[in-house]
Amino acid sequence: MASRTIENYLKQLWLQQQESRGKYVPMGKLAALVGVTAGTATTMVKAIADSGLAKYAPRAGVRLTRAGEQLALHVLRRHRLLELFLVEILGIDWSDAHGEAEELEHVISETVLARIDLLLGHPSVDPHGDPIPSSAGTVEAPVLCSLAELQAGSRTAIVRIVDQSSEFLRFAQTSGLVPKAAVVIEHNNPQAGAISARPDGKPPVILSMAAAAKFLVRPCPTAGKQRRKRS
Amino acid sequence: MASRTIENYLKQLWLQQQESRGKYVPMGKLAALVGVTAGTATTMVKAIADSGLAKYAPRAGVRLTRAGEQLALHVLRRHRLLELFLVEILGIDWSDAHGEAEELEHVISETVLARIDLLLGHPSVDPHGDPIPSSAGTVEAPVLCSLAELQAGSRTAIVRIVDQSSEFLRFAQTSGLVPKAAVVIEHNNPQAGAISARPDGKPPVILSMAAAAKFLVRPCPTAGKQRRKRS
DNA sequence: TAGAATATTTTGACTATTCAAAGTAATGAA
DNA sequence: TTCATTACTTTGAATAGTCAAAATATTCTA
Ligand SMILES: [Mn+2]
Ligand SMILES: [Mn+2]
Ligand SMILES: [Mn+2]
Ligand SMILES: [Mn+2]
Repeated sequence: MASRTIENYLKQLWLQQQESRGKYVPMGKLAALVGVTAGTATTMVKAIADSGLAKYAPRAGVRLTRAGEQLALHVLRRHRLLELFLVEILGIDWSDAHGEAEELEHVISETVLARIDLLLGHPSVDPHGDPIPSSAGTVEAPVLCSLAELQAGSRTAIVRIVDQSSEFLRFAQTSGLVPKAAVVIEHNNPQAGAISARPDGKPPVILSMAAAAKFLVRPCPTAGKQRRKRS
Repeated sequence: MASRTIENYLKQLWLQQQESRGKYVPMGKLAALVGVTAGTATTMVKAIADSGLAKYAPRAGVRLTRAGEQLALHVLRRHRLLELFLVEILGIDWSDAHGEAEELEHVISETVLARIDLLLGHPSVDPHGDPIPSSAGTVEAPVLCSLAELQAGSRTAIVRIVDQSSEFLRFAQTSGLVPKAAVVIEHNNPQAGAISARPDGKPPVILSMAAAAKFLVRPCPTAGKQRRKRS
């Protein structure tokens, strides 16, 4: 099928399209995500477009076709199931799982994947709280708010971590701000530009708004202004 | 380090050298094992030799250097640990494990491998009874005799299966002739060119001498000529 | 020992992926 | 609107692996 190189391009494209709500992804952005020069990205994207997996608009960007999306979601499913497997079954560190899965996602067979899925009990989210696409190639993307949006005194639970760099994940872990952790917001004064959040059984953690925004939570008691993405 | 292509060449070379007791491996043989044309093998072997992993003698063959052997053994360790892991932990079919491991062996990290090794309890043999090289790069190669060499009435246990094609392994499995299985030789008349072996709790199996020779056993009551390995 | 058969090596060509550098278009500040 | 900056595309070259076919060397056979 698709080479591992192309699988990586497709996956990054899909992720980026989520961020930018389906907009054409500019070459420079894609190149940076995949880790190649812009010229290389242009060349590859043209090849990918020729095989019908994406639409390429010169000087505007790329966008996945339905077929490209499907393929990307299968790669993403492998990636996220593997991450969970590495953490849950093998005891690999949370912050290392991503890098390991980045390689494994291209060589695992359907058979092995099915076994992993079974062993994990058909999980719906990975260790970072990211949803695992179904084997049919669908994902649900629940709209969540972040820790930054909660008022002092509110109580909620971490659902998902947006920044998945090793360093940030290590910080999140030692702070106790991991998916499923219950948290109480102790202070949140917009003027201060920082909040204090206390995970159950842990000391409170001080977070800048920027850092707080990286933790998505549920429920999101700031009912009123439920932000919704355009659909 | 070495590319997956080169890892495959090295591993096949090592395995073949075991067969041929350290002799130079001819190009044609290596090419067939790796699955490329002879010309390709020649080209690759010259590159491998240039990097000091093998000695290449034109028109005679190739042989691994110490460095090449070490690398090969690390690949083999990954391969065999993965096979056992796939069978024991993921419940992958015995006869499929090899093919899966063939890919995974090139992308698994030291960290993940260590975790697998631990989870399996530092095993010494893979599902086919093949010894797993140590992380230091050593293997013991016990000298075993085969089912074909036992006299009628002897009782022994299968240790290792030499033919690892999917078809043969499936046959071995359904017959009950798997590593650790206890077996009684019911008939072995050299003139007949075939034997009858009965695994514990299973019906007897008829095997040609060629097929019987693919099952290595221990103990090997044909005492007399117990060859021992140098230590 | 002279072919014939076989094994190996060489050569030329091709694919996939990449980069550096040069060329081109789009953007935006003055 | 005019240039400078920035983003993107093209071009030319490189690397790793591979094959097919031609050229050689070896080994067998008669
Ligand atoms: Mn990847
Ligand atoms: Mn993840
Ligand atoms: Mn392999
Ligand atoms: Mn094996």
